Amino acid sequence: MTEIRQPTPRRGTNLPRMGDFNLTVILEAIRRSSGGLSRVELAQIVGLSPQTISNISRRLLDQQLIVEAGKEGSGPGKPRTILRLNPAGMYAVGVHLDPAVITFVVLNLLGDVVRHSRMATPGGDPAGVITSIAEQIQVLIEESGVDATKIAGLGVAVPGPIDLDEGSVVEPPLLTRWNRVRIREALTEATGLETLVDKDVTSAAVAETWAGGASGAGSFVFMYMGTGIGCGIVLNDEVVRGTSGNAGEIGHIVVDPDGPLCDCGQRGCVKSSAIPQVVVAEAQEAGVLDGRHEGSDGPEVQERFAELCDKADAGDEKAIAILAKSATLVARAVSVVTNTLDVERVVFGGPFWGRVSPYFLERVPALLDTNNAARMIHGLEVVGTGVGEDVGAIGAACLVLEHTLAPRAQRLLLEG
Amino acid sequence: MTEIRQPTPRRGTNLPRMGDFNLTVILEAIRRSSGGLSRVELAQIVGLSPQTISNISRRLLDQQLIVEAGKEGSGPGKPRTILRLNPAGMYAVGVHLDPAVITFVVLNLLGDVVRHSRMATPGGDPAGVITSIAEQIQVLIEESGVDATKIAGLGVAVPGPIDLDEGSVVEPPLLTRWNRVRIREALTEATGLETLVDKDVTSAAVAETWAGGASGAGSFVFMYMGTGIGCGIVLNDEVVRGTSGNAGEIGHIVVDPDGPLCDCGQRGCVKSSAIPQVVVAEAQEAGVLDGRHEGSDGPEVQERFAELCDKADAGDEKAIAILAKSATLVARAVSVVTNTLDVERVVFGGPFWGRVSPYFLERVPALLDTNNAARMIHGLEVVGTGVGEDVGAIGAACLVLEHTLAPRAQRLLLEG
DNA sequence: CGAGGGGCATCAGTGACTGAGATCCGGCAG
DNA sequence: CTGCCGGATCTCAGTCACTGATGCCCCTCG
Repeated sequence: MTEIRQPTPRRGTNLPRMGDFNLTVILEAIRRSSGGLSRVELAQIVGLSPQTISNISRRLLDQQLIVEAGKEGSGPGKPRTILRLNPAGMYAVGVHLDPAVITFVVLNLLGDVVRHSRMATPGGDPAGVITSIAEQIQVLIEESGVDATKIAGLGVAVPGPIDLDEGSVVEPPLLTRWNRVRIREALTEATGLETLVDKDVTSAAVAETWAGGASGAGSFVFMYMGTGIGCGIVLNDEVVRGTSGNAGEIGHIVVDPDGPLCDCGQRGCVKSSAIPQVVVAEAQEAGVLDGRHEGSDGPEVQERFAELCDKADAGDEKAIAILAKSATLVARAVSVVTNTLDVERVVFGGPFWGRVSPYFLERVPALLDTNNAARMIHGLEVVGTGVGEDVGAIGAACLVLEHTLAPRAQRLLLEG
Repeated sequence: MTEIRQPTPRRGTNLPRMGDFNLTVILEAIRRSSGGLSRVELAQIVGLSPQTISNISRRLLDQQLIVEAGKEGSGPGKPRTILRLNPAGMYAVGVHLDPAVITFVVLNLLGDVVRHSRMATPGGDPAGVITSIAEQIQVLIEESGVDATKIAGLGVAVPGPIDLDEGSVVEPPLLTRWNRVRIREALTEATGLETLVDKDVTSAAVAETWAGGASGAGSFVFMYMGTGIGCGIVLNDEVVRGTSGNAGEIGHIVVDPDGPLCDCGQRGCVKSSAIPQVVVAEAQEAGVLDGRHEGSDGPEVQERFAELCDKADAGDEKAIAILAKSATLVARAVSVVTNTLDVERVVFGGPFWGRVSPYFLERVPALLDTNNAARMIHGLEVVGTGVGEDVGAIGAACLVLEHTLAPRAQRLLLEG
C-alpha cells in the first residue's frame, strides 16, 4: 500500500536516501537521452564525480535496469561504453477505467507497450467490475509473457474526483454507483500487485514525462481531450497532484459568454461549451450532422464526433467552423492555465485528440501566444502527445515507473 | 548574483548539500513552531536521530541563527532545552516597487519588521528611480541600527511581467518607461547587497510562508488585491514561480458574462470587472459615490475606494451590494485557480484587502465551497493574511530569507 | 538525600561521495 | 608488428554526515 502524496512537515534526509536519489537521477539522465550515455557524459550531466557514476552504474547493472550497449570510439583513447536502459529490466501494468471502456497495458522500462487489451466498461456493481479488471490483468500478464517478478506494480487511472489518501474513486459524474470505492485496496488484494491510483489526466501527464520524449521534460500542461476536459500539470519535471490528487479540474473555466448555462450557474464553461458531446450537438443543430439524437452515451458521441471530423476533413466549411470554434474555446481555457502557471509547453492528447489535432494545431498556438502574459519573455510551445490514444492506460503504468524510478524530491525525505 | 529559478536537467546531490539541507529543515521546524522546540521534539518532527539534531543545533548556535531559551521541565528527568530563532541572527531588506508607492522594510529572522519607510514612486527615468531606491535603502539600514554584516541581502518585489533570468522588469502596464530594466544588477551594484527580484504577488506568497504563521504552510494560493489582481502560488511549502517567474497571472479569467469588454477581446475578465478602479467607477455610476471623475491614478482610486468602504461600513445597501458583487466575481476567479491546483487554503491580502475583508470573508468561503471540485474530499480554508498591508515589501525581504534558509529541494541539487 | 528518568553529548561505525593514481583499451606512428 | 599516447574507467584510500550504543547531566519525586 503505497502513498503518492506528500506529507506536509518537511523531514530531513540521510545517506541511503541520497544514494537512492542519485541512482534515480542517473537513470533519468539515461532515460531522457536518445541512444544512451557513457559514464563520462553522465558525470558531466548530473554533476557527480566519475567514480560515483561508476559505482551507481554498477548498481544499475546489477539490478538489470541498464545494460552496456556497445562502445563509441571517436578519436584516440579508450572508447566510451554506452549505457542504455534495459527494456526488460522492469515492467508495469496500467489500467484506465473510463466510463465507456477499460484499457489495459503492460509497459516495459522504456515506456513501450508490450501488450494491450480493452473491454467495454461493465455497468454493474463496482465490486464486480473490479473483479473483472483483476481477472483481465492476470490474463494480460500471462499473454504478455513477461517475467512476473519484474513487474513493479499496477497503476490505475480513474476519472476524478478521487481521494488519494484512500485510493478511492469519489462519485465521478459518468460512473454512477462508484461512490468512494476504494479501488486501490481492492486491486492490491485481488492482484497481489502494489497498486497506485491517480486521476486519468494526471496519469496522462505522467505518461508524457515517461514515454513522451522531449515534450515530457520541464514544465508543461497536458490537455486531456476525453469525454470531458481536464489537464495534468508538470512543473520542473515533477507532477503536481494537489492536496487530494484532484489538481487539473478546469471544466468550469468560462470561455464563451454566449455559451449554454452550466450546472455551476455560470454561462459558457469549457466543459459545457467545448466537450465532444456539446460539439456534436451543435453540429446537429447546424445541420452538419443529421438529426438522429439517439444516445448521448460514450460510443455514440465518439462515432458522431468522428463523423463530424470526417466532414471537416472532406472540406465541409460548416464542420470546419464548428471545430475551429471549439479550438478557440479550448485555447481560452488553456490560456488561463498557462498564465496561472507560466509553463513552457502545452501538450494535447486523449481519445478525441487524434481526429481534431490538425484543426487545433492550426489555431491554438497563435491564440495562446496572443494571450500569453509572458509573451515578451518566452514563447509557448504547443504539441500533440506522441504517446497516442492509450495515454490514460499508459500513464497509469507510468505512475508505477515514476513512483519507483523518478528522481522526485520526495524520495529524499525521511518518512513520517 | 543569485538565480532563483531551477535548471531543468536534474542533477545529483552530495554529502555537504545534504548537511546544509538538513540544517534548513531543522531551522524551518523551529521557525514554524510557536515558542521553540527542544532537540528531542526536533528529532521526532524531522525524523533525524537526536545526535544529528545535536550536531546541527550546534552549527545553528554557532551561526547565531538560534539561541537556547530556557528550559521546559514537565515531570521527572532533565528538562528540555528550548531552541528558538535568534531574531538578530539575520536581517533582510525588502523593497516593493509599486506604480504608486515604494515601500521599504528591514526584517529580522522572525519576519518582524524592524524598520520601514515609504516614498511616492518618482515618475522619471528608471535609472534615477533605482538610484533613489538605493539611497533610501542605505538610509533605512542606518536608521534601523542593525549589524550590517548580518544583512543577508536585498529582495525586490515588482509588478509583472518580469524576466527572472535577467532580473528585469518587463513593461508592466502601469510603469511606463520600465522596459526590460535590469533592476537586479543595478541594485546589486548600487547597494553591494546580494539582490533577488520577483513578482509582487509571488513575494506576497513568500511573505505568508515566512511571516504568516500557520496559514503559510502546505499548499495555498495568495490572492493579492492591489491595483490589479494576481496570485502567488505555494505547493507543498514551495513557491511556484513558473518558467520565467511569471506564474500567477490570473487577470484574464472570465468571471462576469455581462461584464465590460477587456483588451484581450473577452468580456468580463476579472481584471476588468473586479479591480478597485472598476469597482469605484461602478459605484460612481450607481450614484453611491459622487460624480467627480477626476483621476484614475493610484492614490485617487485608493481614496475613493476607501470612501465606498466607509459607506458600506455605515450600512449603505448599494455600497454593500457593489462590494458583494466584487467578492462574488473574485471568488469565481479564485475557484478556477483552486480547482486547477487543488490547494487547501486561499489567503487574501494586499493593499486593498484590509477594507474589504469583512465583505469578502462573509461571502467567498461559501462560494468557493460550492464550486470546489474536491468538495467531497476536503474543504477549502479562506483566511486574510496576518502579514498586513506591507505584504509586498515584507515578501520581498522574505525572498532573501527563503532563498538563504528555506529547505527548498533545489538546495540539494548540484549546480549547473 | 538518593533513586529514577529523560535530555543530551561522546565515541565509534557505516556508507556515499571525492581525489589521486592505476589500469584498460583502441588508434596511430614508426 | 610494436610501442606510444590519450581518454575512459577502475581501485584505493580519505572525508564527512548520519546512526547506534553508551554514559553523563540535571531535575523531580519519594
